[in-house]
Amino acid sequence: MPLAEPVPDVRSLDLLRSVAELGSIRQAAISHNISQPAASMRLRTLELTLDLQLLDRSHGRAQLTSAGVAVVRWSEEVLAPLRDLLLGTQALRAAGKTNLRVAASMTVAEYLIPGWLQRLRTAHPGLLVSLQMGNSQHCIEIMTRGDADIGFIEGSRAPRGLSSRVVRSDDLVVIVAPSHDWARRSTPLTAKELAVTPLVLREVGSGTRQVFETTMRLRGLDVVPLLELGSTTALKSAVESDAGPGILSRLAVQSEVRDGRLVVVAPVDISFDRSIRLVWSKERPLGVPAEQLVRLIEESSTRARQL
Amino acid sequence: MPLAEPVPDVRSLDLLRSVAELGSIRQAAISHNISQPAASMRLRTLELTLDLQLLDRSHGRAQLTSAGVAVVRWSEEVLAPLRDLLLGTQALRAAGKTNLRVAASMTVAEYLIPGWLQRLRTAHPGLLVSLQMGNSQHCIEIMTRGDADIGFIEGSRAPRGLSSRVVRSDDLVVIVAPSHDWARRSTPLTAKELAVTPLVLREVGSGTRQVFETTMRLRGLDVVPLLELGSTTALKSAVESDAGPGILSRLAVQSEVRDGRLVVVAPVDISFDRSIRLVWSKERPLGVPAEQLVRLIEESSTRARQL
DNA sequence: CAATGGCATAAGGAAACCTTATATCGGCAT
DNA sequence: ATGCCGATATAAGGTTTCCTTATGCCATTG
Repeated sequence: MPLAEPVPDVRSLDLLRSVAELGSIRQAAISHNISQPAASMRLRTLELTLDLQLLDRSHGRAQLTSAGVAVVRWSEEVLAPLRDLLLGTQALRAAGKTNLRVAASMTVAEYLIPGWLQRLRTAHPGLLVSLQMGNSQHCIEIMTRGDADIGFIEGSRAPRGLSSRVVRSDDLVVIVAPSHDWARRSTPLTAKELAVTPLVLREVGSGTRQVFETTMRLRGLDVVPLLELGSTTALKSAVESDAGPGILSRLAVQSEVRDGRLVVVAPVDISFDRSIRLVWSKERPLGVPAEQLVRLIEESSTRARQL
Repeated sequence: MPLAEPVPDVRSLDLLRSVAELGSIRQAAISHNISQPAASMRLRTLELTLDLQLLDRSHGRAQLTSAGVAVVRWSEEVLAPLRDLLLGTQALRAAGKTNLRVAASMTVAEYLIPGWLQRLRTAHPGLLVSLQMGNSQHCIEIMTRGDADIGFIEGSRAPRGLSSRVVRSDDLVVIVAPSHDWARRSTPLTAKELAVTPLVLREVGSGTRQVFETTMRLRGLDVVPLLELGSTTALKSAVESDAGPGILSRLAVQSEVRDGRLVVVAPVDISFDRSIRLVWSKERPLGVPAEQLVRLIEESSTRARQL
């Protein structure tokens, strides 16, 4: 469903954030390279759009109201992923003249690359990264051709002809709405039960569906679809509104699980591994930029395991 | 720091998302209540802005390229918090004629209210919520006056004259950059060590600073500021660039911790409680809408404890 | 080969936005 | 109290952006 109108301009939200940071409209205008009246007008438009008083101008300098503070905090949750998007698209654009060429599978590119890029940027500002995406097979071909310095793919098995190492664990999980029976069940979920319950699944042909079906079939178990959806988001929405239990990558649901919109139900006797594997050439050693990225990834995954 | 220009329009990102969902520009245009050429032009502008080919128009219907898919996924991370912001501001605006009046402290309003509102909307679409914000003391006054049906404040002690119950745990945590020594320390952190280390702190007068100092002083320990910052974000940035260890609410750092930008170091012999407490009138029982919100909160917090 | 659904282009007009110049207002020091 | 200074609002003018309707082209489909 499209956003509810009217939608505030993100640059105005960013400007408001700068006002909060710098303490005056004037300074905020300067930092955004626009004139002071332009900034003043943008903020006024923002207040009109949201129908809220965000700034108190009655004491010389502009002062944020409590509504203003709240909007700034909420805006930061919007602006951070927007920065990630900008970094990601920049990497997609940068075909040549980069110090580090990365090939990544879709899932990795979606959920992990933006965070890595952002931290890489703060840790090593000079580094220019280019990104190529595709499915895991495609990434392996890119690596074999030598068209990328480093790659990230999903899969429990190492590809032949390339060095590889698991850098991050991931797996498919069963998710339900908090109101679903399974969210409060006392007996553990079994693979057999999963086989006889109609499930909300990704479409046939997707990597997620394939891993799930293959693993189940290996155990001689069937899969009964309740709904087949073409996108991760659509699937999450369906499960949130309690259509039934769904299957998705743990990476894809981590934020919803964190704030309680979705609940993970762990089956006791089956698991669906989709670990993330770092891939590099057997002939050439990793370059310095690649090493820096790897170190960064390992720092965070080490901690993630301990939490 | 302001966003890197050029910034794509969020409504265009939302439109692209609809194209992915509905399979054609035309349908997406209809769902956004604009003409098909307007949609076509917006998407073209988006492609120009990002300098990426997002759609393949060479086969009749528009088909997303791999870059297009990636942009859609990244956009969803932007659009979800933007929806939260819209819901939040809507609640701030809705002064009268609502079924549920909520009073919340700043921290609760920032980090918890948007998620609750979104889930409330899907679970009970008819419910109109209004929100009043302030510090915990202010919220208690609002509740005492009967100007709100239900309130959320921070603090380990129950306010007098009102019924209350802890619905969510929160506490202050010590955070460091992943590259900081403490992220890999083998010996546990002690309160005494915390007292002699210069720390990145919120400014004097903030709730965070107050809880931290009071708890430390009760143990006869001092606090040495290395940097004093006026916003949560500024503090996080400083700690991320390894200025030193910082002190913040766990709620405020959860997303950064999750993706490894920050690391929590748990002191072994001290804790800084800031639990979230539900508050209601002793005279009037909770109404039906308030009960629905409470049930929703307890569903998610139950699960959060188990994870 | 005709029909259909989908997308792009064109033209015209409305709305949004930015810049420079100027007025107003609050705070602060003398 | 008064005058100065920094900050913000208002005004005017011009450019750019964006939308809608009308129309043409193209691919797929039966």
